[in-house]
Amino acid sequence: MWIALVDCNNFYVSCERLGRPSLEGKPVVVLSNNDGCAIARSEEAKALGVKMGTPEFMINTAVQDKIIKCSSNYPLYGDLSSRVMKTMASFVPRIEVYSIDEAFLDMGGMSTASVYKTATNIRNTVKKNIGLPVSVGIAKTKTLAKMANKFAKKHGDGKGVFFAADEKLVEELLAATRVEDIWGVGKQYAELLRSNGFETALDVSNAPEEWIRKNMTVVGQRLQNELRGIPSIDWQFNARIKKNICSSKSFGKMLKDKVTIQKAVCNYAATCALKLRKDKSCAKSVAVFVQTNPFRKGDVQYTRSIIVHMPSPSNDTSVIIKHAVQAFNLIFKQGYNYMKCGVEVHGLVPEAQVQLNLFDDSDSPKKKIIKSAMDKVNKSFGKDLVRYAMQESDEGYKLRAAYLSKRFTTNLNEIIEVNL
DNA sequence: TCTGGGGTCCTAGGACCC
DNA sequence: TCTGGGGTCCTAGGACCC
Repeated sequence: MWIALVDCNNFYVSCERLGRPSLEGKPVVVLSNNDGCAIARSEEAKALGVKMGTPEFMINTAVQDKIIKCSSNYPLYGDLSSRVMKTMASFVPRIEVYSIDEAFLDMGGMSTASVYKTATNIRNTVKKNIGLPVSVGIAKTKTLAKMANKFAKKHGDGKGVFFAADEKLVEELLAATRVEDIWGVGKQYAELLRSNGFETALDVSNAPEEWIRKNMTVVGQRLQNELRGIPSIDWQFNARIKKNICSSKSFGKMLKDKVTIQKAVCNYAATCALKLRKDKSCAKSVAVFVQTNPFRKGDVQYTRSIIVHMPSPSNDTSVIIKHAVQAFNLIFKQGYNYMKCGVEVHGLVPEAQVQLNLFDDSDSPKKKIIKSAMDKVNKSFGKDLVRYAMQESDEGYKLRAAYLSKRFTTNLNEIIEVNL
């Protein structure tokens, strides 16, 4: 059974180019929230030495003004992503959407010849119908398919497809992949592997099993199996059932003031509650964290988080806010330069199966009506027009987005104009 | 001046139970 | 010098992913 991993090339940059064809062939980077770091780069920007995750202000001054910067525009990327996924799904029996820009495709029992043909077909169709370039890697396991995908981009056949169709090709693939480029090997494991003499994926595949188990836990064991062609990572065809939901952001600037930070906590709590309702689930507990800026070496650092349990699972904005504020008050300390805070909700259970506490009225019919009315109004205005008293506006810690493109596929007011 | 946000999975160790 | 054993659940923290 073959697995294909299809991945959009420099996805966010490609999306920006779709709306602004003049960016084609130019060095482009897309910045994270707050215009903080480069999170997507065009090939030209990579060639200029812009690394993934580089803060905007640290991009080499020699190339600063050559580079075109875009703030991230998630409504646009989300919409294009779902179009790509839909297109790919029409070619295969089953698809697992792995992230906004990539998916694993179950190629089922296709013959070797038709696997290759289908892959090429998918690539051409996505390009033609949506306008985005994709690459395809095909192999027997997810880890090898990921690897094949990277290989396709680097040493591709010019068609952006690599098919590890036999043992010889798999070995070639493994030997060409450095340990740090294996899916599932991060900085720590890469260092560990290198310092023990393992340089390539082929070395890891051939490593003694006991050593892998002892030093890399069951995670390593699975990884080694995957490299050996034994599928060890399960498919997740249905949308994953979430276990946690989180809302957090860096402030646009350092904050000291408790009231301002508390407002942010309330807003993130409200966002979590909204996400819970969208997900049709309720949370058992609410966690809040605050942190200073570890990059400011001169500052005294403080990070803390705390979890409070709720009497019964809830997705009610007022209830989540109440507990978040409670938690916040337990950990907030005056006198630090805060950079970030966030709210997480844990222990998610389906809304339908929530056992109500006898004395809890958070889901009374009245409150339900209020909740859904608030969601409707806020959705139709595209922002939080209706809020609980404690939330207030986000003045004081607003995000920066200086280079924002238009939401030309999802908002009629921002549709592309063509001058004839 | 300015360093993302949202997730998952795993392990170790403590609390608690019978 | 000796201090039950086995199980579950929870939390904190680490590592990794896009």
